[in-house]
Amino acid sequence: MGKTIVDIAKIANVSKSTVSRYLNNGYVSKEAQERIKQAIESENYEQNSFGRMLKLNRSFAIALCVPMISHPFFAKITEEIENCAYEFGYKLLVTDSDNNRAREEEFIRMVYKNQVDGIIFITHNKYECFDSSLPIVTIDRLFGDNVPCITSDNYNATYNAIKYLFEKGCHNIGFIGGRPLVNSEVLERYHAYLDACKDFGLQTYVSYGDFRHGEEYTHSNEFLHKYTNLDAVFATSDTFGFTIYRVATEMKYPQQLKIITYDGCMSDWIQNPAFTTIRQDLKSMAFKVVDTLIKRINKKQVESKIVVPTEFIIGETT
Amino acid sequence: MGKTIVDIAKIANVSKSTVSRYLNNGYVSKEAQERIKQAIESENYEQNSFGRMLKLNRSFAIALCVPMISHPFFAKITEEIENCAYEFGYKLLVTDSDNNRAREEEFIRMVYKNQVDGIIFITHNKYECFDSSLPIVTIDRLFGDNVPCITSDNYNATYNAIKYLFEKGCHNIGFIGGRPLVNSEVLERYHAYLDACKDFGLQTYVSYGDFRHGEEYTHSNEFLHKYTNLDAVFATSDTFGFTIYRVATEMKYPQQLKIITYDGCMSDWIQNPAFTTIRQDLKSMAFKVVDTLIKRINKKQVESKIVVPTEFIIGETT
DNA sequence: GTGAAAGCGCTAACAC
DNA sequence: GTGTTAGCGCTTTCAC
Repeated sequence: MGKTIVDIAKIANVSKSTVSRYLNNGYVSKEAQERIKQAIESENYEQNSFGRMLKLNRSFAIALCVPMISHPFFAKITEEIENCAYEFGYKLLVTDSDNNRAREEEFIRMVYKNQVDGIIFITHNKYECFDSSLPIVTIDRLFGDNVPCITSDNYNATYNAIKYLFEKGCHNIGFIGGRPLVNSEVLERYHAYLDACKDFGLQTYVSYGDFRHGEEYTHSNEFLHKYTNLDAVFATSDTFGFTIYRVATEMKYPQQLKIITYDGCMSDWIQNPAFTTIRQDLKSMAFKVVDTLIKRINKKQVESKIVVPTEFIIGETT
Repeated sequence: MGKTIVDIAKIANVSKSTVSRYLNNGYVSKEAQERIKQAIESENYEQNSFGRMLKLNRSFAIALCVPMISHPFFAKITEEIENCAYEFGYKLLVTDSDNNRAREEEFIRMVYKNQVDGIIFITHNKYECFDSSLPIVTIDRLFGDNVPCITSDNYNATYNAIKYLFEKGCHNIGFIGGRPLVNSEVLERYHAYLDACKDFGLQTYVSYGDFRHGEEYTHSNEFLHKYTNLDAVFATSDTFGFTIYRVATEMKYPQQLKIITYDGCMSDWIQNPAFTTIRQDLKSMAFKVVDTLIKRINKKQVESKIVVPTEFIIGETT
């Protein structure tokens, strides 16, 4: 067993409260400080966090739940969130729910069980509103005013992308993606597409359903075979954009097909081709998420929705 | 504040020890069991883990440190490890070290500080041998006998891949990848390449240095411009394989270039083209890692090295 | 089978 | 500025 605060107190010739004060930036005399510091070093003392957690009733850990860590978008957001949490002095626990409701529910219970101080919950499943006192934050998902949501500028970014295609001369612009079955900011991408097409007098071509990760190829294939007159496709994710590109190549699609994707995080790994993409600023989003959550944990006021700007990156696919 | 074991005890008309026994599968009479069960349900009681952790001096959490979560390989292995840890009843804490030594050192201190019961450490940095009593396990990396290492069949898989290319008629086979600066099982890929070339009487073409993630394109570009007579390239990772493919396409490489990659985890997302790849069985590797770590935590004997077989998948690039 | 009691390591009144 | 003390919620001897 490791040394405790009492061992240090004995060696430094002070009481354990003084050591505790020293550790917690309380007022301690210069001399005591010095003796405690030496004792800690000589004994190689490490504060035992279990005692601290019990006393303070906090773990200084937050938990993140995503449907699939290995998905490029979630992998990247996990990375950014971990970096932020670390900066704030919090550890990060991760859960891969695999879209599984039971795992998500157990995840939520963690905060009740006090294993973590708060949670970041990203899910495709439907849930009733949460207990508003629960420190919980989400991305893209609208649970209601008591669950702060961090999202990107879905509507405007998509509208402008369609406008860009239109101005480039496209008149048959398709839309493909997985449709959230729940109230999600991501739906704005679809609304923006419809509005833009209406505004520019374009016909709409849509494949938007309850698709699962991994089914992108099948749906892309069906889509391009169903509509063979497209000159552009807007894909709601990199993964859909990539499969659209592949299918178009394979089937020697009649026209040169322009492609725009949303997300832009796969570009870190694949630049072949370099996609034109609406890149989400995941670093800023992660910061907002963690910052909001910690404010929530500390019972501070927070905004119920924060929109982070996106960046339009022109690649080789338009 | 939530209910405690004492509240339940009062309602169920037993002592708190009996409730504790009930919770920990101790012997409790049928009648007491029933009353306790009801009390727990009616009060919506959740066991407070901080008290438990303090008493047992365990957190039932393990931590994983990777150089970069968003890298497809690490994202996938993180996912598999999280799934396994969950099955074993452990939570998973993740740390993205960004290859940063200071963060890695702080990570290791976590287990000393008792915040986690054990750690899985994946690093490119050099470290002295660890305290052998520390519950630590690694992937691919050889720290010495006291740090169990889970790895794939690097040597044989690579040797057979080169053999496959040779039998397909390739005589100028290149090798590109990031060279570990430390004692790593991954070096076996290089040794196998050299041995195979020697055995088959082939000249070697190598680009193998201390490359960073993100520099793949630059090195691939240099490599293919330096050697323009290759008919095949073996890449030590998917990411290198992809950039080699891109460069070859861009520069209209003189010959049809066959490509084989190691890892195979990017194929989940990109099948354009479908790469011929040596696919690591990350599910099995993750299981071995977690299983070994938990055995270690429970002071059981473990093997110091476990080799998991790979699968050779023939795609469109050979 | 059950209860009383000690104690895990820590923090924070409170009194001095 | 410092020490004494109580207690966070839990598990686990030890008696009975």
